[in-house]
Amino acid sequence: MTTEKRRAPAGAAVLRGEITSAIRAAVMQELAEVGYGRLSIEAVARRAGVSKTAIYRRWRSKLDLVLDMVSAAAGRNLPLLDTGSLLGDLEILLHVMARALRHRLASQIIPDLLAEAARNPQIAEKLQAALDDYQQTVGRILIGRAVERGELSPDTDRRAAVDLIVGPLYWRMAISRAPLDLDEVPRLASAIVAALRVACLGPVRGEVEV
Amino acid sequence: MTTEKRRAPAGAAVLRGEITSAIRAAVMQELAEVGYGRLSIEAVARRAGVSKTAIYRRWRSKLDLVLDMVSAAAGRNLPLLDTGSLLGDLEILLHVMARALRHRLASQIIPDLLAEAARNPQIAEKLQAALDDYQQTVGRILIGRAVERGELSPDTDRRAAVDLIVGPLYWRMAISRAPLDLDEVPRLASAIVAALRVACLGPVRGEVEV
DNA sequence: ACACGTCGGGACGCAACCGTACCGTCGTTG
DNA sequence: CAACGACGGTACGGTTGCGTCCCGACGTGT
Repeated sequence: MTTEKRRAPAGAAVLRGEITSAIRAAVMQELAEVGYGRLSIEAVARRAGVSKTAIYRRWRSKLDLVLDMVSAAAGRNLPLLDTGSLLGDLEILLHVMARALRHRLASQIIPDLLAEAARNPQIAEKLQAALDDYQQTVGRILIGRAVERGELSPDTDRRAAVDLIVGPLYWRMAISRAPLDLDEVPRLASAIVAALRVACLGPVRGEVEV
Repeated sequence: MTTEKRRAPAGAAVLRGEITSAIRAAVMQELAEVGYGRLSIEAVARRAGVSKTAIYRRWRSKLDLVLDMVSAAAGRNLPLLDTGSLLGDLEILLHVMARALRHRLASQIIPDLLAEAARNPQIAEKLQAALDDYQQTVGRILIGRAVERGELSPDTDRRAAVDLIVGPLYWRMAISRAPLDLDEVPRLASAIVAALRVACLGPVRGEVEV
């Protein structure tokens, strides 16, 4: 089944890793600067100091290229170590998110790709996979632990919980783009804990005892 | 100072409103379909059934065109009527937001423009103005009222409060794009109220009584 | 009734980018 | 050490979009 006649590429006939890296870096830069919509192979090649052919040899198209980058980036998952309390876990998670979103590249590329996902099924699929994975991790690990500890009700809606956890910080850093002092994270974390406690109680009016 | 010699345009020599509307609608459609980055005047003209000249007569450039649309859309502000309680006000606000983000056009265009704002100063300015206005309205009116009623501490951080209010719903509907039943809004509202109550207390560890 | 002046539309030159074909180069393999 | 074969780069035709110019059409004001 495998091709026997051809011998494996060797010597000069093997992809040079340095060039591949240069392309990857250039794609990130270009993606941040002009967005996916206006991303052009020529510009990437220019910026990387590389010929277009070098790019087309590695990826079939612009879409392939970006999808590959997304997969690579989505691969590195958060460890989400256990601190013993929901509040502690949350603080760590938010810190990691905040540090990630502080980088210009990340805070420009992520919203752009998310917006693009709304109209490009392939990107949406890859991105949703990464997102779902992330959300499930957060939901299962973080919320799951809290439920085991008795900090949250077992019938907490995981999806709603994720919204409460991720939403405010994402809005602040990626949409509103207002500066966020890392000192504010603990306060945000405790606010979210309060919200999570209430979220599982259902739409109650008036005050409820805890 | 004003030009006296020329008489005002009249008759056939006046912009036809129907065509202007057609262009506006086409821009929205196109913006949702391909995004700002790939928005082309030619495509807009094609979709509107209009010549390019008709567009250039009205707006100087693509940027002008979109900026004008943003201004127009940002003009219509939320009434934010007073229900007598923070929870009630919140429910209304979230309902309005949810209904707005349910529209395909809105949920595609808004994230796209927000992402574009990260790299286009002109769009950023216009959008930030609208956003700041919105956030200030929410902050002042909604939070301000709650403070007056004694529902929240006077030294509540308005900006952090807005993050907590807007973030979760925006994340859910515009980013995660998971379906949201309007029935879930009250629960979300009460969760946010709980978060707001805690947010002004500072980074407290351990449990606090409610 | 006529002249005015902007209307909308088609055509044009220019620039950018796509994807491919072809070129000489170079390290390994037999 | 010679030949292999993919390497990276340049050049090319085709496509798309920008912004402008010129055209006949047309409704109002004199």
